[in-house]
Amino acid sequence: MKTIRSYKGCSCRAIDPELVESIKSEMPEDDFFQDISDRFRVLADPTRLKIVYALSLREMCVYDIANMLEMTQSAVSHQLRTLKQAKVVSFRKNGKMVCYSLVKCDIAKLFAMVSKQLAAEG
Amino acid sequence: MKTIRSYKGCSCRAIDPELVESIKSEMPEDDFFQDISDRFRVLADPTRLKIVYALSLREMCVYDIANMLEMTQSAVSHQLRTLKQAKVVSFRKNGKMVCYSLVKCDIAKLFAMVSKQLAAEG
DNA sequence: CAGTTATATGAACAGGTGTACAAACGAGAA
DNA sequence: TTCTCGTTTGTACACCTGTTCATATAACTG
Repeated sequence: MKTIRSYKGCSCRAIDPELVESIKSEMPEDDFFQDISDRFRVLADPTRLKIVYALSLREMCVYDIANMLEMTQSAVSHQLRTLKQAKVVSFRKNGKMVCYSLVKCDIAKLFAMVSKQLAAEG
Repeated sequence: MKTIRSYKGCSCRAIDPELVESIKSEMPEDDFFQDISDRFRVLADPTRLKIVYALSLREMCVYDIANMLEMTQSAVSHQLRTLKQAKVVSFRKNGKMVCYSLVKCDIAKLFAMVSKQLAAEG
């Protein structure tokens, strides 16, 4: 991300094709934006955020989480699958149970960052 | 976000209601998670990320953006509306044109942060 | 005034997402 | 083995989202 440069209006419909091309050439590939948006989407759901928050407090099994959130165990399992695929959580088998914990990654930092922003705004 | 504490299995179906309550009591209100997920959702779309990126380079009008992204002006306008409501972008009227620019806020930092993470992972 | 240009808005549609229900799986217990 | 418990998975459905098309608005031009 570079700094903002001044820009003197636009010719719009009769825009200079070379200018458009120059801007386009500065843009990363589509995959780049897709990957980043995918990463943000993981945290774009209240249920998943609750799970992430709870797991930041303590390791928990699926049924615990379901009870805490007053949700179906199935729904929680589906969301854990999403978080697992995104490598936000990891798990450890313990007999019949599966204990989930938060992978110490920057996603947790993202959460904390936005949460702090929100608090600052009031 | 507190640090992870060890947790010795769960009693699951016969879980101690007081334990569940104690975890619940440590959880913020629903609105908290809703607000944060809303904020992440704004960046959970490739098109909006492209716009944010482009506007970090230079101020642009709607038609410029549409040309650059090879998208309908209407589609771009709809997305700019979303970004405007989220206070990620601001605008300045210039005759018929409306020039959009990036509000210098932490959302741009989030973008940079995730983008950096992604690059580090390769 | 009418006509054009830049943008915004509303409706409709396809595709995606989160949840509940039901069934299946896997590991212990009897 | 059969049973139960914790979890996973498949399906269905309601809801949400992003785009397109068509129309509306707002500002400049002649």
